[in-house]
Amino acid sequence: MPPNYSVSEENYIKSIHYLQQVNEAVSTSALAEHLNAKPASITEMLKKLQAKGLLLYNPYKTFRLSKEGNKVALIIIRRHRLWEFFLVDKLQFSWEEVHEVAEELEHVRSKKLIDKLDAFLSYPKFDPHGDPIPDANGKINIQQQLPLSRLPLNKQAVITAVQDQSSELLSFLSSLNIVIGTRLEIKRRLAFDNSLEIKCRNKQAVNISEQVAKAIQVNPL
Amino acid sequence: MPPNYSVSEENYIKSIHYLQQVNEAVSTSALAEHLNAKPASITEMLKKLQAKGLLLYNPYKTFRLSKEGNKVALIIIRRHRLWEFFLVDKLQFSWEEVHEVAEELEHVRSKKLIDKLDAFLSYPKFDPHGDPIPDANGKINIQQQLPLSRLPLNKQAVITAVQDQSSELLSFLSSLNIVIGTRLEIKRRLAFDNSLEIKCRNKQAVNISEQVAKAIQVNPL
DNA sequence: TAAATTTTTTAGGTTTGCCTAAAAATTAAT
DNA sequence: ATTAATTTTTAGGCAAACCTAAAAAATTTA
Ligand SMILES: [Mn+2]
Ligand SMILES: [Mn+2]
Ligand SMILES: [Mn+2]
Ligand SMILES: [Mn+2]
Repeated sequence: MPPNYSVSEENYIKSIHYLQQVNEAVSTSALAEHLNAKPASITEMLKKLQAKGLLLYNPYKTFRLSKEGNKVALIIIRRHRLWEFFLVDKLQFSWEEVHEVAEELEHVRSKKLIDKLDAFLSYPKFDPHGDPIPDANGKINIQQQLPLSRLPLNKQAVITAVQDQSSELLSFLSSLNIVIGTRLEIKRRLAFDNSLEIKCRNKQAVNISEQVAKAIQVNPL
Repeated sequence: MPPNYSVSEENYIKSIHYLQQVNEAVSTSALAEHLNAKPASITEMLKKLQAKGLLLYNPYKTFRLSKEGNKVALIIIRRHRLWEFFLVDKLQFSWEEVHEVAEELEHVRSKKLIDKLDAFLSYPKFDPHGDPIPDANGKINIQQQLPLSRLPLNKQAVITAVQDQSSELLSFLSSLNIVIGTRLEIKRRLAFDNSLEIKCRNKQAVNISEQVAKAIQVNPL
């Protein structure tokens, strides 16, 4: 029987996993920022996670999840994203509302529950933000994906994910009818601010900033 | 915005509510037993709940939920029973398995989540054990109900609930094909141990003990 | 390379929720 | 009505997670 971790431990593991993706080396202060806690609290938890074999930790230097820690992270991410899918697909929550509720639901620790939920939802591959859902073994099905900011001019692509999950950005994109699955291409790139003019099939071209373009992941066709 | 209560506080409130149903006056030791905690811990929490206006408490005597405390209890019970219904009806959990998982899910505090779940499930009136589900205002639709042990001889009745939710009892009843909705009558009552001989439509009569009969709630026709 | 700055850890508190053991109040038995 | 037994509360601790302030280490700047 795999050990169970506290809600706090799970949130730390998930945040460390997230920061590792973005930027290999994780620092105490970055994690403190991300978890809205003070660095002193982080250090304490790092020692606890290391003692439990979830973390490889060099005091005063950096740290990263161990193999076991990574496995745990993927289980939590699986729970989070399956619940998000459920909330949108079955309960008619909107895109922007689900994150907060899923943040709580993800801590209900029952493998049977999650595997049955997965089956009930017909084994979805992506959550409502386009992020991939790990399978029951923690495996993620990767697909070619890059930020819209790096898509070549006039190349067709499909939106697969929106990285930043702030309500503001999601609402903005919704208002432009830009959702997961939308097909688009870049018509022009303004050199001086790297903003993009993008065009969806039959729709008018719209302008988006470099920051927004970086947060949108696409799959070139 | 209604205040939020901790998981521990919610479990105390729910247990006090439960013990009040069974036996008006609640004692520290009974609650300690029910919550698997020591009496000293109970006293501490009683003071906290009283300070928050959820409990009417006379030290060294008894206590009961205040009006507000009762309202909170019904919200938690609503969450618990809706999740149980969801687990059985949508995720194909069996009767006996749901309680433990619902015990965790009931603490996800989002009114919107529960009200949308209720709608998704088409506003069920009873949970899988036959217990009534309070509506969004905490109202319970009552129906005439009494323990099978008090049903008169040869009077037809429908099973509406099973009080005790231990896995053992539920499995036992399942094996006898006794479920919520089963119609039955009592053919004989053995005076020396109060065991009952019960008969379901077209089926062979079976014997059940007084304890089991007390745990089964029925609605006389 | 030495000093200044920033980052991280350690030391010492707080709150919540639990515990054991002792004291106080209530209830039951002579 | 005392005394005995039981129940409840109080007192004093402990672990988990958080905090602030001070010390230590690492990094940057001069
Ligand atoms: Mn969370
Ligand atoms: Mn998501
Ligand atoms: Mn519970
Ligand atoms: Mn139930």
